[in-house]
Amino acid sequence: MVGQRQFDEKQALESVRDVFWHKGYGATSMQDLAAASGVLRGSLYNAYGDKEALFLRVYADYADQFLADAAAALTHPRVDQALRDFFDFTITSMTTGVPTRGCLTTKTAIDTKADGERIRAAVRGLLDDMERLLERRLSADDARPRLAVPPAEAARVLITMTRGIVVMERVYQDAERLRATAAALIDALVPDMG
Amino acid sequence: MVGQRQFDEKQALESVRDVFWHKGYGATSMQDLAAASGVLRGSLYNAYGDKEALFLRVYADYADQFLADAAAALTHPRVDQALRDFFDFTITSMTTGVPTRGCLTTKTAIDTKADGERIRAAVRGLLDDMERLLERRLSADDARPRLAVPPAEAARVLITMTRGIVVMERVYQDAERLRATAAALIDALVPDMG
DNA sequence: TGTCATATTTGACAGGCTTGCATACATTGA
DNA sequence: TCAATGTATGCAAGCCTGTCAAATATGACA
Repeated sequence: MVGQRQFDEKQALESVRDVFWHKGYGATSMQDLAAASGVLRGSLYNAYGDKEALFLRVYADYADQFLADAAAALTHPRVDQALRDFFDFTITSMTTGVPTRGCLTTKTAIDTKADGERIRAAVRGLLDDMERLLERRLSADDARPRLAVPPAEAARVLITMTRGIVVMERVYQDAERLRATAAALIDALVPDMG
Repeated sequence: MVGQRQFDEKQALESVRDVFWHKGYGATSMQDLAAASGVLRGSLYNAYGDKEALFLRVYADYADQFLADAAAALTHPRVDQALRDFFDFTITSMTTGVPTRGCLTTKTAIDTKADGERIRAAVRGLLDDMERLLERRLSADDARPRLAVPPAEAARVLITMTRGIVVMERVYQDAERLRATAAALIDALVPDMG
């Protein structure tokens, strides 16, 4: 290969991802990304095309990582504890950083400037995967009989709740409050059998 | 009063509100607002100050209306039906318009460019009011004994869920799906006693 | 009816940021 | 040595905000 990339691509893409994560897709300019990654604007255009393509590139990695971490969080044998671990993971993820970074997926879903069909599809894809993951966990023999509603519906309630928690984090900046709200939902979805 | 406003203020502010609602605070420019309202940019600056002040002006009206409509939706004597009506109202509100407009409060909460303290406080104020409204309804004698969790916690779960539903509307554009998810949550929060 | 003070409207301006491209330069494997 | 690629830099065209001076409209008052 003639003319090799001069910058550390892994490090650069992580910087890019973090800027998108903090500022949101629409509010991020190529200048912001160039400044944060140390790569000149022209080089970013050359290497990745445009802002949307660059976003899709880093979002794919982000989605893989998020899904893997979520799956790991759901492995506890008691389903109520697995769900608590799951919410703990999502809350910790969104409250990381100063200021807290929130959720890249939710910011992108709400962002009217992130209206490209490929971006919409990427966000939908991750949420679909998350929902399937939850439904599988809730369909396990230890879980299904304890649920107040069927696994598929419970999975949708839970995935919707994670999105709501993201919004509440933005407004109240209070991780403990988020955990308490998640715990209340779990109490209702997985009632004590007496 | 000498030198009166030439434009129809009520109509202009409604246009402004609708543009903020559809595009979101950060993605809306004063030019957008001028074009939609028919009022020249200079006149908007003269009459309201800047974009943030203009937003706060229209958001106050929006919040009053939203709260009143939500209260009206919660009046059914059966609490489970009252909650269904409540979700129906929020879902209808966010799926109005072409393309659907979503939720102004949630868009503003997530928007990193809407980071002024006064905007943050306005959003928090509406969500606080909504939570109090729900908690009061859930504390009524007909409701409290039927709840799977205490009224205050149930109110937080519900208000958080409405925020999540807003996000899911953006992603899936499917009002029926939203209603089904809300119904599943209500089933879990207000279990049948039979 | 005519004049005047005041507010609003209008159009233009400066200064900054944005995107995407184009051109010259540097580097490197073949 | 050369061809291909990445890097550096600059440019054009456009949008953004906030302000300002001049023109206009209006109610109050004589």
